[in-house]
Amino acid sequence: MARRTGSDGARTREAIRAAARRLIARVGYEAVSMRRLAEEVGVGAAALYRYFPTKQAILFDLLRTHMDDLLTAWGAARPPETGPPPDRLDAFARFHIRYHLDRPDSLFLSYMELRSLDAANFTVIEDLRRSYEYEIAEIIAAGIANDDFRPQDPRVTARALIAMLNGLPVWYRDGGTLDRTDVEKLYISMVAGLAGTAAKPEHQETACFTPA
Amino acid sequence: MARRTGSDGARTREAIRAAARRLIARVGYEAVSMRRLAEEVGVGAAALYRYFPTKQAILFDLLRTHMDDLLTAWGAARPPETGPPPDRLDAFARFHIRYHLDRPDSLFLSYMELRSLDAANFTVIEDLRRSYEYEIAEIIAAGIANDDFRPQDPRVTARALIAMLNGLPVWYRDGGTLDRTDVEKLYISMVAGLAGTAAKPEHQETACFTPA
DNA sequence: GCTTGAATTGAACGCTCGTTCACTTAACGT
DNA sequence: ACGTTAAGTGAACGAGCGTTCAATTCAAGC
Repeated sequence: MARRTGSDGARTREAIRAAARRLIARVGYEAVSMRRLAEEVGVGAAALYRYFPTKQAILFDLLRTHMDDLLTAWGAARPPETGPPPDRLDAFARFHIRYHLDRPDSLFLSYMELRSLDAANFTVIEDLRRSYEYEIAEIIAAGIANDDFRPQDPRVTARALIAMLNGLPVWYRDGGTLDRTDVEKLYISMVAGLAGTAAKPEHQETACFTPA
Repeated sequence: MARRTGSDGARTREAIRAAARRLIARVGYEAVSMRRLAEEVGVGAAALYRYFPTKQAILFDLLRTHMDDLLTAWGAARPPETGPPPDRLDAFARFHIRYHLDRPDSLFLSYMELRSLDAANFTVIEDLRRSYEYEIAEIIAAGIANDDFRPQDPRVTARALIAMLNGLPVWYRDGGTLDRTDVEKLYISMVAGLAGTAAKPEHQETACFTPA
């Protein structure tokens, strides 16, 4: 059977993506066979090759698409660079948390399956990742220059911050004792503390007498 | 050839462990074949089965040994529970950083290959991991009760803290611009900020005039 | 109603996988 | 000197792998 109503190529392609994302996130790229993936889609294994030339191409498509979408979404949500760095950092953290709580499998793949990419594909994804990391490092640097944040290495802080935030979707599940609003609040305050925002405006300059 | 001087069973067993740790950390459990592993050890594939009954048993041995050693080492390095929570947290962070900078492959395995364990083995490792996490959560809880840390969920904070610290050995390499002392300092101050220690003793009570 | 061509299939290819087993080697205790 | 036994080998097993391909099905265009 072919081209039956409501099941065109584009739809099948997206079904493959979704099944691959789910399966690979659960058991890993190497542990998912093309036959198993095809079964999940409801199709013969050979059919997959109409949409992706190799198994590797499926993984690369997932990672590449995820990083592209992430960067595009941040480009749209990003506050102006002229704003106060603490606010910019806050906006970033909220964006990152919300975006990835909606896409835990993609986040998982992006970090666990990098090593399953061949050299050329790896370079592409790593560059995209670096450009995302740079966005945060720039905010941190601006905050340090502005005396909003504790002096520190912006790139190291950016990495630490991302690592911390990425840990959230690993354990968070909807329907637990904490909902998304709760965990967002908790992580936002940890982000601020990690960067060193806390001490300045209220506690140090307005709650204390400044002797000069 | 067998039992030639300087190559007894225990030594081979340790060589298998070391090779497996290195290979699996680099390319993943599923991607390492018994033949490839044996080649790395300098032995035929069949010889591996004198030391481990299955491939899965090798992975489990690595993860189990790592967690056992980690918990034992922390048990020996842990400061008394009667000390000030910020100092206890500091001691924990330094311990965690140093321990894992010496064992990046084991840390990597512990987080990336959990999903390659079968159900029974997974439970064992997860329990060990939880008991480690509990150690930090307890320090955080003590610090909150003592007004040393910002009020927060100790278990969530413990997870965020571990996630942040575990990100370090992923990128750190000896011989870069920052040495171990540098990164330890950076991460220690981020840990303190993350927990909410910063504001209290020096900056708020001694560097400011206290109006009463 | 016939042709076209996208969508899909089942069988097959060569290869590698984890694991087993009968067999060999050589250092040790006696 | 000899039997014991730990240590290791090479060939083999059945299964599954990623991938290819000739054949088939069926909606759409003329």
